[in-house]
Amino acid sequence: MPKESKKTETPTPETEEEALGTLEALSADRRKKRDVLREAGIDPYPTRFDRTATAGALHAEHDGLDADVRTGQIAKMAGRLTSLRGHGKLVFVTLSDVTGSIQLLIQESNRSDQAAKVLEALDLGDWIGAEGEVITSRRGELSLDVTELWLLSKSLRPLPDKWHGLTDTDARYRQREVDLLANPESRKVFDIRFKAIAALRALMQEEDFVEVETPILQPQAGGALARPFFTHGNALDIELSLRIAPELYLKRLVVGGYERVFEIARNFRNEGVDTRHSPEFTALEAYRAFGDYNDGMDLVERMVVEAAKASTGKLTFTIGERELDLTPSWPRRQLLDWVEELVGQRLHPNDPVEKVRGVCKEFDVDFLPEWGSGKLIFEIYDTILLPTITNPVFVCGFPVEVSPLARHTAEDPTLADRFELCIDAKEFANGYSELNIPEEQVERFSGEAAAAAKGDEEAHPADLAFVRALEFGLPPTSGIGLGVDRLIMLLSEVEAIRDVILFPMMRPEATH
RNA sequence: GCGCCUCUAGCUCAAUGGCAGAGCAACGGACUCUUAAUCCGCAGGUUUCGGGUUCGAAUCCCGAGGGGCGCACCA
Repeated sequence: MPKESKKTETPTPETEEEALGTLEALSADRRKKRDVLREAGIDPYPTRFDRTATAGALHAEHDGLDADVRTGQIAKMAGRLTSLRGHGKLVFVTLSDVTGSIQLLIQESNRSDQAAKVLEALDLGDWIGAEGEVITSRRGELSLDVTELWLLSKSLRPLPDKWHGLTDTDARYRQREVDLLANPESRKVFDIRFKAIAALRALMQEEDFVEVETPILQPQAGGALARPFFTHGNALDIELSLRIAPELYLKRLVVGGYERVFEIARNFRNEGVDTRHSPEFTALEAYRAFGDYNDGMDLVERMVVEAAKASTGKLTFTIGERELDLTPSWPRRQLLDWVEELVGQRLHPNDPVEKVRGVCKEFDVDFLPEWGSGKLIFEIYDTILLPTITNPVFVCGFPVEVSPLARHTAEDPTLADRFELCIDAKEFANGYSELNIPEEQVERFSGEAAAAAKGDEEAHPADLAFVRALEFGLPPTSGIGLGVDRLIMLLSEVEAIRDVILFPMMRPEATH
């Protein structure tokens, strides 16, 4: 037989013995243990298990007991076997469930015959069920004195190192399930994530916002300035974009009479991947009739503070070397005032473009020739002002030129009633008094079309269905968008957006 | 897209041009209070892949692939 073709065959018993310790052998060994149970008439994949207690509940009830105490309470528990320490006739096992972990104490003198057989077949990582009396060990650890033991499902693959866990970032992202079961810190990040999102929902409901769902597949992606993903709809034979923001549809719902709506929206932007950007990310957008952008700031501040308290119980965070304090209330500063402090002269969207370009050159801010003064000022904000920000601050009053969907201020038609919430040198939220004057919206879209004609790939496309909706009347409305992933990064004190996304976008795997 | 770094046993890491190693996990054994248990024994490798230089390559060179970081774009 040619040597090359041997690889693809399933391993024969001989090769298993030869290669004891390889992945195939480790897996074969676990399979064999499972099959031994089957032969003994024990089902290694029972269809259900009725547990009577969780680790968390038992700890809550019994922590603080003296050592060597028997409670008389019988509990049935289920979870993953995460540690096993044998002492001959006595075996200690750590069983981990969703609430925490508890020690199983398995004594030869107390366990059933079936429990003995199951114990013999166990490996790290197996799902198990156990029944026994709740006791404390001689060292005082709360334990189950096991009489019955069940295998609930076998892990046919070995777990990562119990002490170091899984550190390879590639493997952690691609096999998040392994990351979660092996690395408690990783699990903690996602616990924070989903608690924070639940808290945001609760707050929005308390404020009488209705949670809605708007299209992800859209004939034309709008509501933000970004490059979309495209796909094809077979039924209608049309090109579709994945949404870059839910904004336009949410405002149409306000036109329709939903005075307070929000959506926790997965958005898709066909752009770069780095520590703070993911092509697929989550934003919470909310729209409230009869409010303006000041109401938006109030709301955002409450959202972030509530999410922080609910998920972590604190308001101060350490990311790398940076200390951040979210204690309200946060300063609200005018963009133009702040820029003036930084560059030493007053800039305004009405200024001749040459003047603003001069400042850009002086401060090494890159720009494109087609940009107007408003966009240039925004760029100065983005590249030299934003990086100086640590604690939360609302930056207010952005140029209309970079805010095609926002109302201009009462005093100045070149500035928008718009804010951005900045924390730790990143934009966390954006909000404004919504532009609700149809003719003006049409004008803004024309301006964007002109930019697109000059080659701006991220110009906002004119959305005539949206304009038609505005013609039915959008009440004065306050809109906000909060970057949920970035909020979670802050709350869980991690530096990479991929650490807060369960399954971040990766190149397909070559092998499994 | 460009630059830099990285890839060794299932996992975590050594070996800097000279016999591919350790810890954990596994396997065999001892042990009724451990908790990164301990002790004895045993096994586990196409050093990501493909070329090249060399008496000799995990190591140096070229190319490919995966991943990370920085820049650019963006929130």
